[in-house]
Amino acid sequence: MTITIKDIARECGVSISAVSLVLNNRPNRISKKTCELIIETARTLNYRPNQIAVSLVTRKTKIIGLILPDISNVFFAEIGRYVEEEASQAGYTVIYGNTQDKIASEFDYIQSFLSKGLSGIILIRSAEQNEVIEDQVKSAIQQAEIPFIFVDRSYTSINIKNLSVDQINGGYIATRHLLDNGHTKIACICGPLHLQVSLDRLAGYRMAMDEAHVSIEPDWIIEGNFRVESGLAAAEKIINKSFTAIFASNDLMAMGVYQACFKHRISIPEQLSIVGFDNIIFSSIVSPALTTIEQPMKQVCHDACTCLINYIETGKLDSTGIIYQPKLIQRDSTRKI
Amino acid sequence: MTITIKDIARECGVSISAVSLVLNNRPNRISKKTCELIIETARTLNYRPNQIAVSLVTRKTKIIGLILPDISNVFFAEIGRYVEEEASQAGYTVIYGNTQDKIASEFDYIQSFLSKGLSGIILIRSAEQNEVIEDQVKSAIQQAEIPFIFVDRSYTSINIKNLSVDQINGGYIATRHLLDNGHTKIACICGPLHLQVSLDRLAGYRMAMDEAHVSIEPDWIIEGNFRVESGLAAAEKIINKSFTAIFASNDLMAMGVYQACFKHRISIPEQLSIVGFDNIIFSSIVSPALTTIEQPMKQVCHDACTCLINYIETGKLDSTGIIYQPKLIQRDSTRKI
DNA sequence: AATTTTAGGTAAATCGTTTTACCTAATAAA
DNA sequence: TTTATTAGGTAAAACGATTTACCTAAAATT
Repeated sequence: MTITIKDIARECGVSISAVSLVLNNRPNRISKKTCELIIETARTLNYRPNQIAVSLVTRKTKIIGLILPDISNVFFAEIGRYVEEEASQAGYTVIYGNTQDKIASEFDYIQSFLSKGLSGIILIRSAEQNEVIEDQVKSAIQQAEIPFIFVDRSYTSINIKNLSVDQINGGYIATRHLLDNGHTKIACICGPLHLQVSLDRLAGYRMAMDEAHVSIEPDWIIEGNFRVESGLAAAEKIINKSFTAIFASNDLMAMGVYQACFKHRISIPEQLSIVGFDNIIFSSIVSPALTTIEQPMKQVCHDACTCLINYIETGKLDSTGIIYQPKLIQRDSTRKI
Repeated sequence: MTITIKDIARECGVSISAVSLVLNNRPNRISKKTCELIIETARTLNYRPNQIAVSLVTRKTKIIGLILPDISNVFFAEIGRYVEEEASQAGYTVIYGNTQDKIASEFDYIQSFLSKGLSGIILIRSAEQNEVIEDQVKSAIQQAEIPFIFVDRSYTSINIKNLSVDQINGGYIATRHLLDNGHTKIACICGPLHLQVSLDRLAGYRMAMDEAHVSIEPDWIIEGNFRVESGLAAAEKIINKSFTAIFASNDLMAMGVYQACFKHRISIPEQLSIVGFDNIIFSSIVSPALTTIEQPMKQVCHDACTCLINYIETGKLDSTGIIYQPKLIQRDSTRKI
């Protein structure tokens, strides 16, 4: 028997309006005595407003949707935690959807979240490519009456706030670090090449190589899928091609490279230098600790949340995008040649 | 301008009851023509029912709450994914709360989820101890009108369905594996000792040691907190006490032990054998790959979800608890002595 | 012809709140 | 005394659905 505003009204012998007014402490016209009576009985009856009813009339749910590819991937899990931390401080709850990188699932989640009346959505788009559904997603987003914010990956051509890290520069810094250490024969294991992130990191790699006047052979670049196995598979392909260094587009794939090295008894960094990307917690735990590029995800998530919530509450979007700079975390997987 | 059932009714020249009836395909009395008309206009107008309104009247939200200590911890992140996968297949959404192991936060989430009208809650209790709040949590759970299910850790004394893994046996298997390999000087790095899980794993350790007639000195047992740093700190304390093996109560702490070993140039498994617990993805990635105990979490989560959803939909709870058996995953961090 | 059945449908209550426009009695001002 | 103000409060509409009890005209039955 959940108790409602009516029960309190009856108990106190006042109208439900009075109860509502008091409990929402409006600058109201209710006498102090009545106020106290209402508040007191609400407490003793352990009254909790039914948020569904509240939402129906106020048209606000204070729930934020977080749509991402896979919560069990540490990189996204960290994002999840940061978002939730920030959101709950502002009194918001987070509801989330794992798309498993399926764009159809992304679309479903958007629809479902929309009909659940969420206050706003943070979206990390899925990696899958499909023009048709992508258009549906885009138009759903544009017709939606709630704010969206893109994090990490975005839809080009949609003019929605996008918080992203300068991936090109990340790829550049990583490669540059290897070049500075005397490496020239550097392979690059990329993420899925239809994702802007992957293209950007690759572009950074190319930029650094060009700048150093090192020409890149086509088979120096291998496409992976950001998972450990793909790093392993990619490494297997190039392991006896006399590369002295590998730039892996994320730490997970770098771990795959580690596995290949362990298997083939190649020592890191003596025989092969490796740079990763993301600085997930395990980068510092593996041995040798992985040199990697850190994205300021805590900052990104913080800004994404405050910006989204601000947008929700004031209707104003402060800017249309922020670019963050990544930085090199130098550890023990790279060395001078 | 979101469109409502009214818009469709007006458009079709019928009553809203007719629209509702048709759209929920009740065994109804509406003519085929009208049916088609309604369905067609609903489609072209791109109608999506307002779930808040639906929930208010049906008193169902089809949202499941998942309360856990920390989503950025891989072990829980995997649980999150499994739960979400299973739930979304049944048409449920998952909303989650990170307690950061604070029981007050756990209480807040329960209250908040209750007032949001969630259909059911899966709870992994926080590690923090506080009798007062714990009692509040317990009574909130018992008074709640929605089903709860405990996973992994539970509140003793509450008679609610609890799906858990036989942790004692896990500790036993792990220790037994070391004993079988000829180790006797085996340290045990535990989780927080007010958690039943930790006590159980420790009990398993003791059981195996007793059975082998190895007596345990007090300083062989060190309390950690399930995080990497605590594993490192614990290992530092015992690293030159001539132990030949360590049983770490989870993989994260085992990783901490790895770090200590790397630092002190102790080779695994030549000088020290290590067994972890959980079999998180990184256990197979580190070098040497970690021998560990696997908990059938996918199964547990699957059962937790189906059981919870079944409970929600039928009001029946099939049993009051299931105990799952863990198993040893033998890798390269242990060897015969 | 009178009655019953049925097909096809609607009106209205309800869910638990918020919020606005109004009400009344007492006091203050004229 | 009459009017205006104010303190303290309430009634009722609204939010967007679901659902039950009823309605009506046509067809079927007696």
